[in-house]
Amino acid sequence: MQLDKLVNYHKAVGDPTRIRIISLLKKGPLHGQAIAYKLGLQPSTITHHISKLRDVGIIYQRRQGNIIYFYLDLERLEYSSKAILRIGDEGMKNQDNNLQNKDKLSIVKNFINSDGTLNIIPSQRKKKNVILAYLIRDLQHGKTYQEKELNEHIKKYHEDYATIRRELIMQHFMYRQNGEYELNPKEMWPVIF
Amino acid sequence: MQLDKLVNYHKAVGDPTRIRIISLLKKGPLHGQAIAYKLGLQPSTITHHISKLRDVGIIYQRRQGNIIYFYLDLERLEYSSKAILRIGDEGMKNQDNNLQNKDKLSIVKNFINSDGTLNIIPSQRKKKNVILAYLIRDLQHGKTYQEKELNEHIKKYHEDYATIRRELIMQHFMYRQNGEYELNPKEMWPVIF
DNA sequence: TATCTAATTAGATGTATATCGAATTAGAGG
DNA sequence: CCTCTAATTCGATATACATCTAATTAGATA
Repeated sequence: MQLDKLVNYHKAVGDPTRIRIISLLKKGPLHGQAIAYKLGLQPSTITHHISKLRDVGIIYQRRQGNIIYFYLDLERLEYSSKAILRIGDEGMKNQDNNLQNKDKLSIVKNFINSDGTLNIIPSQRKKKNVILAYLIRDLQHGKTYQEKELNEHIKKYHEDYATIRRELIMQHFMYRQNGEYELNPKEMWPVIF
Repeated sequence: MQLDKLVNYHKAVGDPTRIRIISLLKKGPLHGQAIAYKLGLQPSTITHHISKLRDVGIIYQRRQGNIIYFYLDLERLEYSSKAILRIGDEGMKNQDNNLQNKDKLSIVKNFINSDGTLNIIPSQRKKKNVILAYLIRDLQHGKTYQEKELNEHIKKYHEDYATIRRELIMQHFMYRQNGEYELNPKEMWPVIF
């Protein structure tokens, strides 16, 4: 299930009138006029709400003679309500703004010379972040680095270690405490390499 | 009332930005600036969304030095998301507009004379409906009544049978077809006696 | 076909809210 | 006490939407 479906379901249920309709229909099917009366609203308003609930699949209808009865689909309701708990488990991989791996690799190829050093620091934010992630790819999580130590590491790639060190902090790849540097958890990074 | 809690939870989750925040936080805590960056939004916007999610209890926060980390409360999320499935099972009894039995009885006592006739037709809608439900309490579902027959039935309670007969239709207790009258299913009634 | 009623659509209106930029607050650390 | 930055608040704006009334459609039945 993707983002829009999740949003639409929760938007649909996130209205007092529609929750009252759900509550009524849980006791059994009803037709539009009956719902309108019970809630003190106009039939057209009920149509409006019913169509929202039907759009997200938790209500279906069946005609009996001149009257259309509306039914609550409890299975669909259960499925939809629990979908938010499964978010991120599977699929939904492209909805954060991480880049595809091949895009990252081509950025690295463009900015890293054949001898492994950094040509220029990218000015575009996205590309800059990919390069920063690349530069620190073999630093260790949980380990603290002295400023000198970190400078030496960066200098292997580029002479302007001060700019790069500052960028690593500003882009939340690293955290500075008492002059010591440490990697932030990857969850904080704008890009993971 | 329970209704508002349900509405607020679904309203809170029913927004693409907030679902993306939930998705991010499911992988681990993040601070405001990181979220803002990842979603391409301003920090003030994140504050806005975080506070909505916190209001419904699915996010909490912990300060670490200068930075506040936001955590997703998965237990609360699970509890809240499933609440809609329990609607009507217990509690939430006052949210449809049915009255308590004792209230109905006291209304009947006020308007029905000691000889069993109706004193005056209530003008308040709720009371009027209770009385109407009382008057037809021994008519049979599925049976059709001729107009004369229905008039006679009503006259046992009150002389102004025309007004009451008209009200029975207007309030959806009964249905008229070709001059014949029939009870509507109880699900249509505004009040059941 | 003509008629009846439930349901829907269309248009209008008022309220809610997502977002931003600017100003302010809160707390950590010198 | 002073400074710095993350977080929040405030005011403005633009969009979304719940509800109504009036008009129209859909379907059953005579």
